[in-house]
Formats: sequence, structure tokens, C-alpha cells
Amino acid sequence: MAIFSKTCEYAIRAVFFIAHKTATGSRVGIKDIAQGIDSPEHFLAKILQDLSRKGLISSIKGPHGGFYIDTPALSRPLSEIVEAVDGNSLFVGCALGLKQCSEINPCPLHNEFKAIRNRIHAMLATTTIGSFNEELMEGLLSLKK
Amino acid sequence: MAIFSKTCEYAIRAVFFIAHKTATGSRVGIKDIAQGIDSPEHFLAKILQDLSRKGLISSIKGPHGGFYIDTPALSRPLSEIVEAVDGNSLFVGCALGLKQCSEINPCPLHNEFKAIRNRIHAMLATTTIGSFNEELMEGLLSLKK
DNA sequence: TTAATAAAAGATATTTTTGTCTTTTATTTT
DNA sequence: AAAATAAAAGACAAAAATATCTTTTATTAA
Repeated sequence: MAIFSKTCEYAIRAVFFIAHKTATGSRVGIKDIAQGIDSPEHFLAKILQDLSRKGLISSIKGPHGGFYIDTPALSRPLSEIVEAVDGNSLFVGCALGLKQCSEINPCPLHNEFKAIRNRIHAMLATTTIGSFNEELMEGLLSLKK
Repeated sequence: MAIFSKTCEYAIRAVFFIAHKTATGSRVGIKDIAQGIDSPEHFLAKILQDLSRKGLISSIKGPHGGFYIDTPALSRPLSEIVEAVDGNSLFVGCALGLKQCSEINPCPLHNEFKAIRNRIHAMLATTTIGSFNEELMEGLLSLKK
């Protein structure tokens, strides 16, 4: 099992992709994004529509339209994307799927896993959507293959 | 998204359950296990058959039969269960699903996530199947709800 | 050696995730 | 206004994960 759903993997990669394209001043169409992150175009379209509805990314229809991310949104944490797509179970859920797992009713992995969960959350909460724009423009980081 | 598949959650809970029953000297039937960890009986049966085929747990058919875990297997790491069920992608895979993500071709989250992956693996590699037998017998840990 | 027990195996069903294709709506340019 | 562009929305399809039910096989006990 991967840590994120396929949907969420595509969402994160697309958001990074759009962010760094926006940083160069241009909007970007679904076709370019899908090809830039190697994802199925129409499936990605659904995901971006959803993120757009939730106000995490922006879009404009028609000629010279496309997706972009406005400046304030560039400093939002990646955790908001993950939460919008996969929910917050990765941040708060029990490793063994127990609904009532807690300090006073712990599963065997509770304490260890809580620390891991927190670390995952910390990683996503401290990296912003625009964090990697420079490295992406320089081609130092990969979003496909 | 949860960190493990449902199948894997059931597998881990069942293995802990069988381990601590074994520690009390008795074999345990699928019905008792399913009820002891609050899982669908027949679905769990499949999972245990698989673990049994792979030699991670043992079983005996017929009256007074049931599942058990022999002494050497009690000190096996939990990571073997996880790997048998969910594969090793949680331990080695890229957070963004990129097949070729690596030191020399990293995704944006590569370094941070590698540390997290390693920590997850460490947790599972250092906890053995029998680790929690005492606390389970004393009712200090939960495997259901 | 028959009946009872319990896991193994097989077949099927449901739900969720992932992916594709088509139509509609908004916007811009000619 | 008409044509072109591009996202939004809707309908549908395939695959994978989860779940249920039935039959078979192995073992034990009467």
C-alpha cells in the first residue's frame, strides 16, 4: 500500500506543477498538466475540478484560460491538499483501523504510530504548495515517471 | 487514507490475537478470532489461509483444531506480516507514486519521506508478533472497535 | 466407520477506486 | 454574432478491494 491514494498522488504532483508554472507567469491547461505529471487526463480533470471548487487552486475557461494558483495560495500548506482529497485519517486515524483507539483505549501500535502520524503531518504542514518552485524550474526535481 | 489496507489491518489484529491466545496454550477458531477482533469472518478466513500458506501462522483442521503461532514465529517481526499482505511499497515506495524516484531523480518529498518510511519500517521491524502478549492478556490493549 | 468439527478452497457479490468518453458552459477572438 | 478554446459536468466502464456464501478436505471422537 502506498501512503496516499492515486488520486492524492496526482493531486499533489499537479499542484506542484501548476504552482511552478504559475510562478513563471503563465496559466496551464489540463492537457499540459496531465502530460507534465504523467497522469490520465480526464481523471486528473476531475481532481482539479474538485480542488478548484474547494478554492485550493484557480481556473479560467476559454482561450488563454487554464489553471493557476494565486499568490496567497502558494504559501498554503500541502496538508490542505491531502486533507481535501484523502481526508484527515492519515493524520488522526489508528494504524489498525480501530475507531475508538486512543490514549485510554490504545491499540498495540498506538504510541509508536502516533509519533509517525505526527511526523507525516509535520512534513505536510511545513511544506507549502510553492516550496519547490525554484528546484522545479531548474529541473532538479521530478514530477513524472 | 489509512496507512495499511483493510486486509492488512485485519491481518495484524488477528495475528496479535492468535499470538496471545497461543501464549495461553490454546488454539483458536476462526469464529473466535473474527469476533475477538471485530472483523468479517469469511474475509478474515481468506487472509489467515494466506498467512498460513506462507508459513507465518499455523493451523490444524478438525475438532480441537484452529489457528496458533509456534514459539519461533512469535519472535518474528511484524514487518513480515505487513510485507506478506501489502507488499513492501510502504517501505520502499515514493510518496508521490513515481517509479523512478531516487536520490539522483528525487520527487519533491523524497528526502523527508524517506525518513518517515524508514521510521515506519523500524517500528514494524522491531516489534515482534508476540510483543504484546502480556498486555493483551491483561486487557491493557485493544484489538477491536 | 460414521458423525461432528474446523480449516481450505471455490464461487459469487458488493463497494470503492481508478479511468475514459461525451456533452455542456463560460470565455475569448475574429 | 460565429467560431474556437478550455474548463465543468455528466455518464459510463474497468479494475481492485472488500465481503459473503457454499462446497470440499482433513482430522478427531464416538
